[in-house]
Amino acid sequence: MTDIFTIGDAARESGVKVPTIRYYEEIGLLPPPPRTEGGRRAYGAEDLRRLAFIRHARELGFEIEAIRTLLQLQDDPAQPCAAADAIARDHLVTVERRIASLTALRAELQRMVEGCSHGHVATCRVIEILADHGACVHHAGGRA
Amino acid sequence: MTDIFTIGDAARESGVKVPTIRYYEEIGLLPPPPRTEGGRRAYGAEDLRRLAFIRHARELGFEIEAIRTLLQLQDDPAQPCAAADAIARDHLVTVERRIASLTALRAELQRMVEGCSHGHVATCRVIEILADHGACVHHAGGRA
DNA sequence: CTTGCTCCTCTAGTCGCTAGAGGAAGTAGG
DNA sequence: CCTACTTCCTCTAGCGACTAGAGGAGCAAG
Repeated sequence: MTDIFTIGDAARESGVKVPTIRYYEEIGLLPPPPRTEGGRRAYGAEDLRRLAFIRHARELGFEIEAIRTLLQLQDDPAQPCAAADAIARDHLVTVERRIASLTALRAELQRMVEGCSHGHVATCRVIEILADHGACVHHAGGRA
Repeated sequence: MTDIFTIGDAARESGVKVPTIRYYEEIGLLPPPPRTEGGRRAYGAEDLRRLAFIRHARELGFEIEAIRTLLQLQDDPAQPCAAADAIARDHLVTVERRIASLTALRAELQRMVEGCSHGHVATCRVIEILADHGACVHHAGGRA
């Protein structure tokens, strides 16, 4: 129950790399754990849970600052969850926009590679479309 | 025909910001233009075309190194366009992976916000799913 | 006791910009 | 011609979220 874990164990368990764990500690996302006599970090089960939470949230594309807020919410379960809900909703909107933008982009790239004459650059559709924004369907921009 | 443009003109024409143009020069994506007596950059029409090419390619999500290669290809229209085709194809694959990953993520986020009880954090679906990767449908990872 | 792994701290680099300081040059109006 | 304003110049530092490497210490197995 009160097992302790080295930073390497924690990395293996959580899937977060060792330097990244230290980085999370540095920016205050993960509390500094106690140290062994030799000065090594000694994590407990709670730290592993927190790391897993962070990792999962990062996988889902949440920014560090959003995760910081979510972790604070998690630490106080009596709070109303409106804030967490808002963060998730916000992120959902971002993700939807990103999908729309990438889908338009995919169409453009498909047009490019399908139109490629496999000849010389002078007649290459890829280069041509890149050179001439007018020939492009994309237009509906947004970060990819 | 042989109009000259200040860096500000170039920025307005191309939609690339002034410091970004200087940055592109610094990293060798845009050739250093001649200068006026007063030491200001004096661009020509060809530079504007190059900038538009870069901007469009960036909008489409190509990395700087890919654009560097594409520009070299464009500079020599006699070359076979296989390389340009390969870059576009590669990028298409990346984009498709990203779309797939984001689509899975969207489903996950929708599940989160729909399941939110709008009560307290203790019963919040958002927090719960983030804390427990097992409760997650996502799994098929990849960078968002 | 030595080999080899993991751990420690620290600094610097990645990518593609963006922001700001501090100063010179160009332009429009009086 | 003088002033005010804008644009330009160079330079350095910062962003987010890590990643890489140097140089050294601890620790477990053979």
